[in-house]
Amino acid sequence: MDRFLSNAINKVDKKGRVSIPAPFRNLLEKRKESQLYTLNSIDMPAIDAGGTDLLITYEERMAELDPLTGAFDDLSFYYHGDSAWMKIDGDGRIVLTEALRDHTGITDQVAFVGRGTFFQMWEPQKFAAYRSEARQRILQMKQRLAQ
Amino acid sequence: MDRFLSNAINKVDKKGRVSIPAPFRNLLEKRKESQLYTLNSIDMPAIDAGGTDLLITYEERMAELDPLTGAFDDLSFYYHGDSAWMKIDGDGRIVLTEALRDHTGITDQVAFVGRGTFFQMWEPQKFAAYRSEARQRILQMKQRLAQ
DNA sequence: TTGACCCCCATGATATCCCATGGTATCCCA
DNA sequence: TGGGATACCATGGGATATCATGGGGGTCAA
Repeated sequence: MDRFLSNAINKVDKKGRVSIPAPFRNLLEKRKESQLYTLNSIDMPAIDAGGTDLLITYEERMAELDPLTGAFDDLSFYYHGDSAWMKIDGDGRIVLTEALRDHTGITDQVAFVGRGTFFQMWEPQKFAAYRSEARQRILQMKQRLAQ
Repeated sequence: MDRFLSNAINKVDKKGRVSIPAPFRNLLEKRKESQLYTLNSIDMPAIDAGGTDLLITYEERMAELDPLTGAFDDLSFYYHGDSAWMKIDGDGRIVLTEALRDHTGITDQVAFVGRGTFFQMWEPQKFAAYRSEARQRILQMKQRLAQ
């Protein structure tokens, strides 16, 4: 199944490297990606990451907008200007940047979270907190529907 | 009958493996599944499990929502991020993960419980307790309807 | 010359593959 | 219908592959 699925917590070593979980890495390799397209998530303290296809998806979404509008400009600014390529080394690791740490609060551990078409990198405690909030909201949603 | 039905308790061995009950396994094999899609059940200390079709069902449910809403995000976070693929070995076993043990309280035994389109994995005592509560509720429901 | 970055290799833990065993259910035939 | 043969199944364990992690050392640029 070609989706980013499941979550895992990996360590950051002294050199600032983390292993991308093997399932995610295999998916990227299958798509012949040797680089990661990363983006500061808009409404979460997390980094969105994926292959080139992810950027292309965003560009297609932009293409539906009128290039003369402010919305187009803002999206282009975001997708192209607030993002980065991260190189994946021979062992499937990436080196964390300062910008990435700032946005996420990541220090010595990274929680990798599958999101289907992309995956996210979180500071583990923030991830745990967000996850329990999300579960809570889903539970409420479910209870509303049951009435 | 292609439903997950009945329940069984199997042992966890020293390596952390459990056999999936043969009836469940046969059903999965018939659908050509060699992996299990597993999800932390939202309102029970149990793991929901099924084939790829289960994930697809969830994704279809998501697809009906507006991708820009929080509900969509929450569901994607849950279905893709709070779930995992579990590989089924040649003997029809899976290896329990730490996350699975945490959510369920499973240690050395697993109760497999058929739920129709999917099945669940429970810590046997919690399963027994929940089952008797459920029976109680059904009894009350029946009595109300009989009035 | 000193980091930042990159390529390569080492290691322990865990997952995966493969085969063995004993118990139980199923089948078959007299 | 009884009872032996057979198939299926849960469980165990050795061997091997994969994975996350650690670290050496080289290169290039400031």
